[in-house]
Amino acid sequence: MELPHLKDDPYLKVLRPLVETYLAFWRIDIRHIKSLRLTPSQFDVIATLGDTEGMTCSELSAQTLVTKGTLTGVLDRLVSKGLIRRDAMKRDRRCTKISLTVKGDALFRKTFAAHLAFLRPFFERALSPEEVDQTRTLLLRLRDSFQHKP
Amino acid sequence: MELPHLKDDPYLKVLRPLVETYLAFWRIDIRHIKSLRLTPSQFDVIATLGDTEGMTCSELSAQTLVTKGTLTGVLDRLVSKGLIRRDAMKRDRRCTKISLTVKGDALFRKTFAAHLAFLRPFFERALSPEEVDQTRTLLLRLRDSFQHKP
DNA sequence: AGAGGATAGTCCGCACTAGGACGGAGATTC
DNA sequence: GAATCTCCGTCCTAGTGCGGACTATCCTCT
Repeated sequence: MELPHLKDDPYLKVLRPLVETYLAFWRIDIRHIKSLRLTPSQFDVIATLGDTEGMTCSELSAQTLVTKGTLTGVLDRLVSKGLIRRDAMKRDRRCTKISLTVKGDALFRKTFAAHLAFLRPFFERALSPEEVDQTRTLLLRLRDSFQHKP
Repeated sequence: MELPHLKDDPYLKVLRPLVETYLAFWRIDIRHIKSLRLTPSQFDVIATLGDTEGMTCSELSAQTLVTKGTLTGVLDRLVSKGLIRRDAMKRDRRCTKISLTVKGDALFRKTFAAHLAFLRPFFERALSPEEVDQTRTLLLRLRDSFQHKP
């Protein structure tokens, strides 16, 4: 996004690579997700619900990249695909428990491992194990810098 | 997005940091862009048009992250803000030349340098110059891996 | 108990996203 | 010169995405 003519700046020259790398990853990732006839948000929800007893909308939106406003619609579509269910909670009638249906769980089991196996080679062939550690460390430093106030 | 329980995998453990770092950057970036009363796509277009003689929709969508289908609407809104103009091209009547208006150029000049100056400290305080180079190299390797077929 | 405040999920308006369909317009081929 | 191919920008649909407004519910404090 944006960012021209600054390749020369000693610091900002990580900016483009960061954006481009993420985007390149994203394009690969989304291609695989689409082959499951899901959207990224839908996949995100299914993957988050997998191997859990279910959770509320708020918990779900905290653990995924889907905000609660958007979540309503995403869940509607997943319900109509028969992949998740909404159940009222006894204790707190404000909350709804979202969980995978049998069909949703089957999809999760079948595709999640496959998705990771699909992604793995891209990392494996680019970096050695030591470089993975290096990259991880450097990226986390950058992340923390962005997460704490200027 | 997605990606649970794989922190242990020696390769995939860069995945989360990559996603999180990009997202952390993105949240900072978007906050600053919003203060200009622009959306990310609109900023992308303005920044790309800045310091050029203008370009066609196709060129614009190739150089930004906005696809041509989306571009129509984005340009409509920028026209109604008085920041860009659409002119017919003599040579090829299929094309439209998109360029900044005087007002758009003024916005570009005023905000672009400020935007970079705003982002710079986040990088500067996270990484030393040598680390910047390292990070850049590692990210580019990863990017290339994602850009070439599995 | 009753008032206030916080929280849960839904709904809304506006903007964006990809991809595909469309009609108009150059370019190529015969 | 007509058929065809390809490109250009627009429009369409379905699905996000955000933030704010709204209702119902719970919780807390007096």
